[in-house]
Amino acid sequence: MRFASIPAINYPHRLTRKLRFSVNYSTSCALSSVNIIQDSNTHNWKYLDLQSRMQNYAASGDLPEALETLNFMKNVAGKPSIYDYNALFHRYLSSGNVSLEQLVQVYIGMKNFGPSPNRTTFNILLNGFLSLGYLRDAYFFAEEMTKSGMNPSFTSLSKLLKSSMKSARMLEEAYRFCAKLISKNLNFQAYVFNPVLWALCKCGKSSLALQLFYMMKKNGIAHNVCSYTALLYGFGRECLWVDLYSFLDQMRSDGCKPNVVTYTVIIKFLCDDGRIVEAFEILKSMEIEGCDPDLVTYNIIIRALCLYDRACDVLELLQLIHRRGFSPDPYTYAALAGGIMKVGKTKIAYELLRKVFTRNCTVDVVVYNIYFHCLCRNNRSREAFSLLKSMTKGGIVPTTVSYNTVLRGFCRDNEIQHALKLLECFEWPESGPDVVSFNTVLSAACKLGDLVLIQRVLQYMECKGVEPDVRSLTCLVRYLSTVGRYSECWRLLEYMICNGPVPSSVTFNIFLDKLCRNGFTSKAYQIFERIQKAGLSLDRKTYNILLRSFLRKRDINLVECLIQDMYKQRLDPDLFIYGSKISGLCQEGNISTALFTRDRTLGNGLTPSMEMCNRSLKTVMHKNKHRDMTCHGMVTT
DNA sequence: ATAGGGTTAG
Repeated sequence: MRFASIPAINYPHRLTRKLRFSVNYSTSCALSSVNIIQDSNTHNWKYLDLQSRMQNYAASGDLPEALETLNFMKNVAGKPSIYDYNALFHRYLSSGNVSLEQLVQVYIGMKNFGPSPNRTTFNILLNGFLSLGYLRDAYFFAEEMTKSGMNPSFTSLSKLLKSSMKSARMLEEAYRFCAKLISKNLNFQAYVFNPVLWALCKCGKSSLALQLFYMMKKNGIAHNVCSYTALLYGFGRECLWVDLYSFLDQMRSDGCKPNVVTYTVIIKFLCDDGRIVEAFEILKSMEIEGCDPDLVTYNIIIRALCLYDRACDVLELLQLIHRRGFSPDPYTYAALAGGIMKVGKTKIAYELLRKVFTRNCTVDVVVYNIYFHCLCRNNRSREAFSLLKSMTKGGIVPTTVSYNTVLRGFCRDNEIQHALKLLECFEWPESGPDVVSFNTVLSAACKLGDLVLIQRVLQYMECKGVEPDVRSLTCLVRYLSTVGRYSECWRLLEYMICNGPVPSSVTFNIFLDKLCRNGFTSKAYQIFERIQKAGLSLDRKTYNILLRSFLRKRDINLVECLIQDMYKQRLDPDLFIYGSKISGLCQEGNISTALFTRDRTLGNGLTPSMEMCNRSLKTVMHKNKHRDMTCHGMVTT
């Protein structure tokens, strides 16, 4: 139950009035002010008895009985004390049967009539709600605690913040709470808030992290390498290279020396963004500074080299790693095999992994997963499946990813019925089947256009309580547009725009592509304009889909218009578009514009598709023999 | 006393 759903919390007076009848707080308060401890044995014995009875009631989840027992204690001077209340909360919260509303009533009663909650009270409440997974309520008590001039203990705070990292909404709550604590100038050090900085940076909120970073700095919290590294991670992840480099400068001028983790983070994101040269520059500069790269650093570079198909460099790097005294670990194998798989060299990946397995190298579940992927790509899904079933004997437990990979293998082999049967009958790990499992089979069913199968997957998904996401609905968009049910498809898209999950550029592209390919070019353009107006995500591919279509229709005005628009959005047309445009211009005999376009292609850093240019030029040359010279110049320069 | 690497679906 959520706090917000309890209207009473907004009306504490109404609550307390009710409370006065059930537990006589005012009397208990008056008694506690009489500071005489009646030390008679009977009283003491009675009190101890009440105490244990009260705690038993609380532990069994019977709060009303526990409160009534607590109420009897008021016959003993100074009782019930704050310790009794704390014990009550502690027992009750772990009873497994907690009524939030009743508990809050007790809390409000304490605030109004005593005994006042102390540090322990708050920590018990905080930890109790955290264990129950009621984060919002934990924050409520954390706020209450700071309002009462107390700070959560370091452990409670860390636990609270750590639990908040799982969802975006709670992360922002954590941010707000940290900001509040920081502004109060409490004596927390950087390491308390660094996890929040990291969590913000890991989910693409580096600007928010930066605000927190400066807030900390302004309030005298000294940053350490870890704080700076978090921000560099955030900037790298979001490809904010200008910010990243200037922040690195700032870090150095603040007297904080980047370490191997800092540099590794930068190298990773440079590699991910295709900036291999810069990544190697960072590698060089760290070696100059005497900050030695470790296996993590090298593994990242190995993967990047595989992704860019630079096998020779990989070999050299592997030798270097060996010379520096490192031995490959499961991450190395995964980087190698995963990278090789991504560039489509499944045979090489297969040979490599076979060696890894036959030589008894240390592997883990991810290496297995890549091996499964590899086997499936080589039409050996059944072999993958039997290995999946036997791998546990080797002490490695398959994950949902393992199952999903094999599932995908069966779908690839067009054994959809088999895949569906496995989806329903697998002994899934705790986390499965997940949305990926369903999307795997759903995608195959949609590509086949098999409505019965689609419905069966969706039904089973609902039965398992797995919510469809953008990808699931994108599959349905593919199905609807493949079978030509465009208006229904558009209705689905409109539904998604209004209610979520918001369609991605991939979703739109599938729809627009189908429209264009079936001749509904102007309809596609209309929809494109509406998407654009709504500020939803479109990408390079969207433009290229429309451009191809308009090029076919020879609508040069719209082509020019779209290309201009792309430049404004800092998107590059793909080579096909350039080639087609040049070829179209050539065919019209407009060679000077063709040349201009060709030069701009070069200026954009795109390797011009000379093949395509040449092909169109050949055609043109036959048509316009008198322009031979100009055309020849274009082919060779 | 906080931090960095590899795998699946549109």
